[in-house]
Amino acid sequence: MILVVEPDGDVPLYQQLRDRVVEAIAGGELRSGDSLPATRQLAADLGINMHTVNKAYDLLRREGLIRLGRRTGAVVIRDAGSGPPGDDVAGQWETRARTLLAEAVAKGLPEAEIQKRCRAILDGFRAGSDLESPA
Amino acid sequence: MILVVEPDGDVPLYQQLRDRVVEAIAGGELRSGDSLPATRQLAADLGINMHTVNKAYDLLRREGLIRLGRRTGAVVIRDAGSGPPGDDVAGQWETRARTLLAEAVAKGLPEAEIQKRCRAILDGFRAGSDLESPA
DNA sequence: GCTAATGTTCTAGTTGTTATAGAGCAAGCG
DNA sequence: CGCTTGCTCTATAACAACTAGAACATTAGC
Repeated sequence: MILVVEPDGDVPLYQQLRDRVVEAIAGGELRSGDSLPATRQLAADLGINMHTVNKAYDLLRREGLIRLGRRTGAVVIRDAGSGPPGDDVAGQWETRARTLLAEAVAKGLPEAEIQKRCRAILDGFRAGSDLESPA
Repeated sequence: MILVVEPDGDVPLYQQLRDRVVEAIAGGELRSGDSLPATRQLAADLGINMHTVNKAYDLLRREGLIRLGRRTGAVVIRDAGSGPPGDDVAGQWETRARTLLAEAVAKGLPEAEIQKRCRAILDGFRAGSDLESPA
């Protein structure tokens, strides 16, 4: 599990960190029960502040993806294999998806290519999960 | 063309404004050649500051979706019917799409439902375009 | 029970973003 | 010309982002 962030990017560090963890969960690199690095440890590895890591972990906790324990550290409690999501998770997600898809359409990406790229991304996630869980 | 923004939301006003215009272009409510309200006018209508509208318009201009003229105002220059997008537009878009799709997967939305919702959104855009351009 | 590791909370300061406000300049159409 | 409109400038207040240091609370492991 290698995390990389860009300090000079236009996306806040804590958001980048959160995004990388979410992508790792989707891709199967992180599964329910896996532990994340300790806040101080990860902050030292990335050369950033402990509080920034703390904020990213807190985001993930509020999204229901990890559990934070005093001594146990951060542990993944939800992955693609977990049950269905909570009530309005799908609805809120769709609202954001609409904006992103609208941008692609407005800028002239053909609908067929948009669908193709979405499918390719999803296939990539599933391929990762299958690789690391050859049930 | 009715624009609505939420002053107390967690998304910045200028970003909301930009998103609404992008969605309107994707949905066919705004087409290449259509004019947007003047900055002072729209600001007054929405009860927000002129500079906030200005920032949204500047974003759209830098994205290549509208043209800004001294006397002509803001005019849409790109829609779903325009040619293919610039060079790395698709690549940058896919990066953001990966993060959004990863979130849906990680939170347990079945891949089939994700695809279904994406398709429904895209169909909604196309339906709007067809309605208002019954070529 | 003690220890050490870990999340949690607190204060504090710096920098950048968001939004407001007012004033004025510059271009271009009629 | 003159009016509308985009555009720029300065300024201010509030909030977000990041860093920094310190201390507290819990708990697994010894």
